[in-house]
Amino acid sequence: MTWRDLMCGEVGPDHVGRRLTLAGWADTRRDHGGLVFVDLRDASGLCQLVINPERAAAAAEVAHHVRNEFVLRAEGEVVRRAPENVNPELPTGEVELQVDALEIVSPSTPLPFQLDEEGVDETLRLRYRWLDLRRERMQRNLRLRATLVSTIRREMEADGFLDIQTPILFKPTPEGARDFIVPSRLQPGRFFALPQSPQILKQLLVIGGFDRYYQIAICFRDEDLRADRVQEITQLDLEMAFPDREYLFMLMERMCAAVWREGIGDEIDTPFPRLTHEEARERYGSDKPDLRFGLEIEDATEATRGSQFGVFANAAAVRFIRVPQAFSRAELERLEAIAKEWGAKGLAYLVYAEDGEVRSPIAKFLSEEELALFASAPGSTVLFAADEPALAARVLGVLRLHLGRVLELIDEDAWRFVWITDFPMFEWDDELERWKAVHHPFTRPAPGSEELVATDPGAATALAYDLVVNGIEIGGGSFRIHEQGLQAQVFAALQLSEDEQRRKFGFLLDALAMGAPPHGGIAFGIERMLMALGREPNLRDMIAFPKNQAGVDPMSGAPSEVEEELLAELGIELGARPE
RNA sequence: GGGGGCGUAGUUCAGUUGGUUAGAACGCCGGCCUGUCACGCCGGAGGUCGCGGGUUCGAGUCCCGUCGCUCCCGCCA
Repeated sequence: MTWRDLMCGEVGPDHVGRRLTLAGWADTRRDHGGLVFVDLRDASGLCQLVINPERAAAAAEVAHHVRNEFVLRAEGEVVRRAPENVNPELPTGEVELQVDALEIVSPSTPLPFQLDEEGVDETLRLRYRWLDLRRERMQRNLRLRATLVSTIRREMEADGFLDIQTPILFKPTPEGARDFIVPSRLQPGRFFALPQSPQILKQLLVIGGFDRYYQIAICFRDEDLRADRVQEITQLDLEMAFPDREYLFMLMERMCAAVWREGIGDEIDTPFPRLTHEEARERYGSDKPDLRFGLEIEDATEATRGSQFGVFANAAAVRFIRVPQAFSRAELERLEAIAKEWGAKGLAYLVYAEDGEVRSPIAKFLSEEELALFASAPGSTVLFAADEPALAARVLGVLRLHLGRVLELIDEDAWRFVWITDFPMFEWDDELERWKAVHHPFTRPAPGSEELVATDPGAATALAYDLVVNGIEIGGGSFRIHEQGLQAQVFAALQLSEDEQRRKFGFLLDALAMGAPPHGGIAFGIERMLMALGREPNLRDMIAFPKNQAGVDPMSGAPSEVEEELLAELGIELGARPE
């Protein structure tokens, strides 16, 4: 700093008696007619200015005209406040600046919204983002983001990972999300795509001799948006040669521990527990389980095989959760509505009332043995899902999450990390009537699953893993295929003809045939990590200039139309808009 | 593509069973005020109740349509 001696938030008792110049925004003004107080705010915090007309008449005259968010420069002397005037709420509350000269550096029109108001319409906030960014919450979020990125870089570089940038203009990749397309002027009629991830490029970097790569990479996906999904995301992307899963997990756990410590000062427990994909589905009905509360799903398929209750006897799976609350009729109906939304045909239940009575339309069909299995404490309810295993798990998983929130079973201070491992290689796509890669087509089958790729794709397990914290998926990765033949088999299982394989992925297949070492890696969603870390429900609040749910930037108006001459140059003609 | 919620002053919201002049707080404008810190007090301006249509003697309120935002499902290898 040249002309400015200290930041507002740094002024303290040590500076009493010093003459200072401070600059910042008028956070609030309290005009007593004679005395005027102004809370001056800069990036570091607040400092109270006192303008006394007896000491500085000209400054007082200026002060009367100050309004919210004017930029001010104030010169004066740091004085200790009288004991009764100390503000314990303010870090600088023991002192204040006795102003001699005050200048309005830059005035402001009346604001479209108050900076200290919560719940302001998001469109308005985004339209005037420069104001929104001055709010304490956005300042905190973006500073947290910077801390996270620098911590990640430090951790990765400490282990010898090399930061290499990959192109933003690359080749459209089928098989994944919808691509953002960029027309090529020099090659009319041909298009680049913005990368959905540097996946293939990072594999090629390892094959190219950079045995430990990382990048803070921006990835683009042209899909519909959500509170936790935007089109333009930032990832920690990394890849290594001769990967070892234990080493990779340890490294990522260490990275997370550093990020949580540097970011918010929390110590997290490592190593993280692990669940296989199958366990996660069975016990929590989700592949990103929130482990901050119990309410685990239990299985009664065997025990009810010969049940007198036909629904149980005939179902492929009978699963249940024990909820620590005796629900009323109306509450059960609401829960049933949720279950039906997710495909259940109904919701069977056993209510164990406080008085010890069991209220249930199905109890009379159940045997002593069955009732003994489900028996729960007074003041609880057992909820059942009897259906195909996947559907039963999904329904109870949704109910579990819902009830965890509604009954406030979630420990809001907890950080529950968990690795999810052993994902399946493929899942059947009903619409396309073919197998789809659960992770991506370059994922390595687990030892013993290689044969299944061709013979029984649905049974093949992948060397893939996700990292989940508090029910938020923050990272995912896999070991990759480094053999040309195996890669071609996986492509074939995804019904890519040899011709398509060559056209779309020929360069990768060629690379795999020229001394490709085993390799693997992982990618972390930076904004997802920040959501978890900052306990923010909306990913857009972790981004400086996000687009809204319609994919529009209310500030600049992007995306916008372009000049026809430009389109002509690109050989593009606008036809009828698609419905 | 589908479903839910919301849309009233610059902002955040209230607005009864359909009823005569649509309110509050903050902000803004004017005035008073020398120890406040969300300063206080007095006064004032500010509204196409998203838009269009309908029902009605009468619509912010009811109905239909439409637009916008938001949350969710689909989708997101």
